[in-house]
Formats: sequence, C-alpha cells, structure tokens
Amino acid sequence: MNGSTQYRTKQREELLAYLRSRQGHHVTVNEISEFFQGNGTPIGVTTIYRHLERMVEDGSVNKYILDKNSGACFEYVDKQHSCVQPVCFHCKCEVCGKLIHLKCDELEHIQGHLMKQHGFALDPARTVFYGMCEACRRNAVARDVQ
Amino acid sequence: MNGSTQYRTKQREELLAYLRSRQGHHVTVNEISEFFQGNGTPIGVTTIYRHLERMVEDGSVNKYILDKNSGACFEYVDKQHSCVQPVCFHCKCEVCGKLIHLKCDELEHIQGHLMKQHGFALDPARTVFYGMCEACRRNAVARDVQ
DNA sequence: TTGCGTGCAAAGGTTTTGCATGGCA
DNA sequence: TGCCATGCAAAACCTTTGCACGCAA
Repeated sequence: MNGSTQYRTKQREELLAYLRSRQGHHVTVNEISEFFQGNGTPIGVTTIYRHLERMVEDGSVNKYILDKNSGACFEYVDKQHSCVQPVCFHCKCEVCGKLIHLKCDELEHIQGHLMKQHGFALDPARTVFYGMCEACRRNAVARDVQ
Repeated sequence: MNGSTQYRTKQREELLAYLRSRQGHHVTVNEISEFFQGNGTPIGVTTIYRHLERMVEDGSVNKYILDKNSGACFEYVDKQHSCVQPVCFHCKCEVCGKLIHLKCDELEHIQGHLMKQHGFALDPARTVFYGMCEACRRNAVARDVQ
C-alpha cells in the first residue's frame, strides 16, 4: 500500500511505546510532546504529527476530532486483541471524556443497513458516536431542575 | 436564557434568509462570506461567526465538526415545522472525502437504542460515520479484481 | 441616549510545509 | 550510498478577541 519503506527510528519506537502504554485513553499531540519533554528525548511536534498521520492511515491509531479549538485526540488500537474483528463501536462522552466500548448486535445491524440501503461501507474502527454518558446526563438534568 | 436583547439588524436578517434558503444543506463560514461578497452587502466573518454561535446555542442551527482542516459546517434547523428536531446523520467517505448526509428512520432508531440500552445520549451533530462510499467501493473492487 | 451590532486588525491556536541536516538500511 | 526521518522556522488555516465606530430601540 504505502510504497515507501518505513525506517525503524528511535522516535518512532518511543512514540509507539508511549501510545501503547496509554491504550484505552486519548492523547493529544500536545500531551505527547510534553511527555517527551520531560521523559528522555524530546520529539518535535512535526514528527509526532507525521507519525500519527501514518498510523491513522494504517488503522493502528484512531483520530477523534472533538472540538475545533483544541487539538485532535489520538488513541492506539491493538489490532491483535481488540475490537476490530468482532465489530466494536465507541461512544465518547463529550462532557467527561469517557470512552465506552460497545459490542452490540443492534449496532452491527446498522452497518448492514448503511451498506444495503445507502451503499456505504461503514468502518467501525474509525467511527465514534459522540454524545453524553449516563452519569453526565443525570448531572445535567439535576442542574436544569434547579 | 440570554439576558441581553437581540437587535434586528440587516446583517442578521440577510444571514438568516440565506441559511433558510439553504436548508437541508451544509454551509461553511467561508461559503457564507463568499456568497455575500457577490450578493448585496458583504458581511464580515466576525459577524457571521458571532451570529452562528448564538444560533447554535439557541438550537436554530446545527454545527458539525467534520474535519480538522476545513471549516465547521452549519445547517439551519426549522423549529416551526416539526416538534422533533430533525436529525441528520453524516457519512464521510475516507477515500474521496465526499460527505453524505442522511435522514433515515433506521438511523434515528439507534439513537433510541443507545439511550435505552446503554444510557448514552447520542449527539448526531458531532457523530460522523466513516467509511467508503458506493462509487469508491466499486473502484476499489475493480482494482482488486485486476 | 443606551447599549448591542459591526467589522477591521491582530492575536490565538492547531496543523502543514519547506528545507537543511541526521540517521537507517 | 540512497532514501527516509527529523525538527526548526515559517506558512496556512480557522476562529476568537480588542476596539472604535455605527445603528436599533
């Protein structure tokens, strides 16, 4: 796919190790940059962006665009263990930032629906449902009541 | 809610008229700005941003953040003609970049499902289904065959 | 007259690009 | 040795903010 070879560099190894260590969480470019500022070799943001871009392309990292005025979030995806084979969907709470992983027939069903009715091949590994989780919704309701 | 009064200005009227005329479509701030560049009185982008922000707050306009490197999309919502806010879902083709917006019962149904079964309040304005559109899928298949 | 609305200019932030240098294979 | 990778600086973008002036009520 990617015509050119990928070199094995120190920056790439360390970045990958860091992303793996934060699996299940989201990190921003800023956070990554700051981490390496304090731990070992600093990595230039340009390099971070370029690696992340590749990883998003090959599916080893998911990119979430939560807000226009804050950096995009990235999350490492373990293709071995996780939700790529049995379809798994992600719900991200926009209030508390919690990420919920769901496996659910109903959700899988919409994949078929999108394909059959709309000719669209959904990619669940990259699709995120944004909204508000139960806990945050309760808080919101409680606030509205007063 | 909004303590201060809202004046009825020419810019606001014209902006509103334009948004209404493009109901069911997405427009970016850039598109709006360019439209008024050529039709009647130009409106400064600052003003456009400020009005849109208000309209998003009061629910008369939906804001979609689809991509980091292009402007946010806005869509006028007619609150008069339906008690339920019209829900629009988005499919973005990762290959050609095409954006498809769908209004579909089946998709609205999953909103209810997520709420009932998973306690999650889906925000369709922020949620984008990523995948591959019909045309690109055909091309991909054609390429794989050779 | 009061105070919101407008829009220019400038700032703010994230992300990309140009380019010379460094490092993997 | 031939590319790819790196990272600084600068550019490109979208969006917000400061401020003086304009205009609705």
